[in-house]
Amino acid sequence: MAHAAQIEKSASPSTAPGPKGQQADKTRRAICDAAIGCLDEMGYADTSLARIQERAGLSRGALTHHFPTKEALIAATLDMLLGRSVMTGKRVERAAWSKLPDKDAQVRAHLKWLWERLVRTPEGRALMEILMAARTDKALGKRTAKSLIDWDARMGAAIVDVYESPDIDDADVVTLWAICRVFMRGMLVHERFTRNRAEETVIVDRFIELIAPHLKLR
Amino acid sequence: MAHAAQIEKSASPSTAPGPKGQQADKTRRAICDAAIGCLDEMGYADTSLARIQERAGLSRGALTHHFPTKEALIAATLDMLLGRSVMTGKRVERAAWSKLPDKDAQVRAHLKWLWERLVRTPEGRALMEILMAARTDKALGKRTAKSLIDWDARMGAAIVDVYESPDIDDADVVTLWAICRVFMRGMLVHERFTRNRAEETVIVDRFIELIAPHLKLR
DNA sequence: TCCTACAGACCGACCAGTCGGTCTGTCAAC
DNA sequence: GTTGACAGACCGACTGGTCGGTCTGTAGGA
Repeated sequence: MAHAAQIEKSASPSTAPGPKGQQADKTRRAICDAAIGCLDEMGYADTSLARIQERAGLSRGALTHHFPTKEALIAATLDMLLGRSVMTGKRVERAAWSKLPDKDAQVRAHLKWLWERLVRTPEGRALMEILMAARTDKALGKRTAKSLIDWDARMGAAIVDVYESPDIDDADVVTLWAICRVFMRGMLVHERFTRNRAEETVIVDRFIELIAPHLKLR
Repeated sequence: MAHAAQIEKSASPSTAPGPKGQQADKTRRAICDAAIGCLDEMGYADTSLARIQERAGLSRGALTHHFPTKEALIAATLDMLLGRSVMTGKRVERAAWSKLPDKDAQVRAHLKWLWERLVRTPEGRALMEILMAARTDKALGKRTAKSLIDWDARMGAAIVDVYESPDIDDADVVTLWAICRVFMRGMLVHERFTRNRAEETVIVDRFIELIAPHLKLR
């Protein structure tokens, strides 16, 4: 039966092996990177296929060849964004803040790192744009729902390896970490209410002071 | 001197007195209400003048008569949203949560009210859409900057009348209240990561537990 | 009291530009 | 010769903005 041969892949088209497929992957990454840049700099409303195409240095045909619709392109970009943030979040960067003298300082540094290296970045802002768009664009919302919920679950599972709760249990750690991400994402928007970065820093630092005592490194 | 006679009004056109002006105000409010509905339901990207016009039950010409550009319309809608949330926030609704037995419960009820009656509403979501749009739309950002910063200042001044700090000083209350708003706004987006409302409630309640001890009703 | 003059509310046709999507064409690799 | 990577012309739909026109309410002069 043909219909079962290809189980729906979340976003990116099938990738052939060999040099052809490698080139295709590279192009797809270039397209998604361009999309991230556009989303960050111009917002979802002004991120058109024409602009993505131009930024990626490709033709209109290349885009449609790799992604049949804009929705598919955005979904693939989202998957790329999620993939990156879980990867860097777990492995690569831990070294940066895990050399501090005491564990309390490490927790605070980790939270600061979450803000500065994961959320307040082009990737973080692009993710925010997609999340907002997915709220009202029903088709996009449906398409991305599974990726997002799965990512959230993976994030939850990963964070209990890093932290334990001095108050309650592991489930509370997952909740607290969700609170951190929610807050950081909210900060991206709060920028509009502040005069300068210093005012932002006060708020972020206060939040960290608030939540750090409830997180204990394993 | 003529140029000083009319101090720059932020968004809405001048309002003539008499029944003509009242009608105009009513129409403007209808337009902004329609804009809020569109922003909530379709997001900024899909909120076109045509859809606002249709929803308001007016003609295309009526919109352009009252607001020369889309930017002016959105700015006026923002001012209306800000005006509403500071008004209800301070006066009207306090009675609803100020009858509880002990003050701790009152604080928690107030925060829950902030979430359910101010942020997780069509108005709250519409505000979020405008804030996001203002991030990348430079012209809109510039136009709305003053309104937002002023509102933030008024909000800060208003909240120290309600709360005092058990830890530090009044400035800390302002920061903590900003954290609450930031978090709540972030929650609007976090919805996409959760399976159902119950998961959201766990996070919001935990946040309230986290911050309530640092807020003391006067 | 009537007439005239005018301002403002509102209408809808129209414009140039942009949108996402479709389609045909070219070319190199296998 | 078939296939996949890419190019670019093209389409209808829709965008925000402009503009001439209509209707109504108000004010001033006779």
